[in-house]
Amino acid sequence: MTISIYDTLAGKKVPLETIEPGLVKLYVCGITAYDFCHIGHARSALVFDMIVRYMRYRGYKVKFVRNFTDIDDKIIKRAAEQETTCEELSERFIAKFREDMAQLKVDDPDIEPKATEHVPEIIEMIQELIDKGMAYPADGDVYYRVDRLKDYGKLSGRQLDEMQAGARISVNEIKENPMDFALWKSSKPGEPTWDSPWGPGRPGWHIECSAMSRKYLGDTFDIHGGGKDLIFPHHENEIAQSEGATGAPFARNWIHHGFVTIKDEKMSKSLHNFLTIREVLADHHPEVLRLFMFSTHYRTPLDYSEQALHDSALGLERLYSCVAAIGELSGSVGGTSAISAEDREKISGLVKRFVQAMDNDFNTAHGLGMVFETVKDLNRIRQQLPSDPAAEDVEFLQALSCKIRELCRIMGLLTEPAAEYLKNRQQGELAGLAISSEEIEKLIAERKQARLEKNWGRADQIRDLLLEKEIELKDSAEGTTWKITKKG
RNA sequence: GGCGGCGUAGCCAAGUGGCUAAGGCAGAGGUCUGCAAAACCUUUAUACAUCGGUUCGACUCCGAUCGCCGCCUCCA
Repeated sequence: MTISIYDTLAGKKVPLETIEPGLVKLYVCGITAYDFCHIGHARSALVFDMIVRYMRYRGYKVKFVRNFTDIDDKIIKRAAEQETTCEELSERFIAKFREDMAQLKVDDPDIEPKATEHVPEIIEMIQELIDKGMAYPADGDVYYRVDRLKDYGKLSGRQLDEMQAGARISVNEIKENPMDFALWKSSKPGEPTWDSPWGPGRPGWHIECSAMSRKYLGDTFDIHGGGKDLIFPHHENEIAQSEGATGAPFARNWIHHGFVTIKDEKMSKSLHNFLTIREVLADHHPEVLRLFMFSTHYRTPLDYSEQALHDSALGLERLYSCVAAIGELSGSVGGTSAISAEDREKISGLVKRFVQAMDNDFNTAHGLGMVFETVKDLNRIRQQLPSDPAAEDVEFLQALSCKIRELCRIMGLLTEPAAEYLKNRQQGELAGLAISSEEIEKLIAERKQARLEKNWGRADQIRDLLLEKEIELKDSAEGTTWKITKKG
């Protein structure tokens, strides 16, 4: 069995075949740093975090590069608006991005190069393209000669003439062909600028990724990733630049993830329908957001709603509760063994089924289904355990519980001690309520006394009183516990 | 206009050319409980947008239709 991935270039699922056995070279387009990141950016980070973790879980070494674009039209514009420098602005938002990633517990890539730190490599590549006749200087700019690459458009499935028939192409008198795109832009006064053979200027939008991926991963590497909206023109142009300059194939496989939508529309600044990562994290545990993201396949659009996050929070609690309950079990040698061979076999198949699901283009939704199915079985078995469970049974359940944690960790789930998570969740929610845990405990003690006296009226009264304050009581043999009620 | 994707139960969401169409949330009944809650058990799609075609057999392949969305301009 091997991992199969949906490759945008091939237009179908292909087996992962790395250039060097056992090593995956991965380049992902990171953010343009000029504003806070929204949850669409979070999806990108989370998806590739999961993909890298899964490939490592499956035994691959992964060299993961994700860049920062820190020079660009939007950055220049925003810096001017805020009366600051491009450098200050981009550094500020790179720092914010790092904070967001830390909150989400996203692992750092191996290399995080910045465009402004690779201007010599960029200039060198542009010069190669000019030397090969693939690009031409014009008035201090340099443009890529799009019709010189025979298969331009192969990634996005477009033909040059079809695109030219479209209405929305920027008119620019100095270009030979309206589809030609800028590799180098001459700088206006006050803009960041670097010296170049074509005069002072700055890199165009796409060239930095070509130059940086080449530097860190070589002319040809395994996988290039990003959001679906980057397919055209960004990734198409990267291919044109890199293959035009090196003559070698660029990335072998392309992974593109879907968007986060709100009310089924793509989040975007112009529609004002985006939520920043920090806004969402203010109200939701990072693992809740992760479970939400991974309950849908990465290529499918994901519609954000508070209801969906709420459902995910319950799902996560279900996972943690199962792990916590199993952690509390203890068995004894010579105790009663009660787990059937059938159950043992079924549950033991979890890892195999999970891997099958994930090998199929990182189908986390399916993989999570396998985990939840096992949780259901584990809960049932635990409930049916005799009062003197055998040590071997308890060990079996605990071993499975460990497996669940191990698999969930690929998605960044169940990373906290279960009891702690459940307790923190409770206290976090309590902060928003009009009652303290001391008061609750006091009422529980009073109710316990009432129940001993079989004063059911008073006992129920206390329970209802707490319920009004959104506290739900649970009686069990070990005593009474409480939790916040699940409200909408 | 060009290119691409999607349409599965109340909601979210996997999946397969034929074997019981995963899982989560919500709902119903039950076990447990003084009564509850939690947990567990059972249950909830004669059916996978519509219409045709291929096939012994399609939700799964092909074509058309309708609806939704994305890219073609900055975008994760």
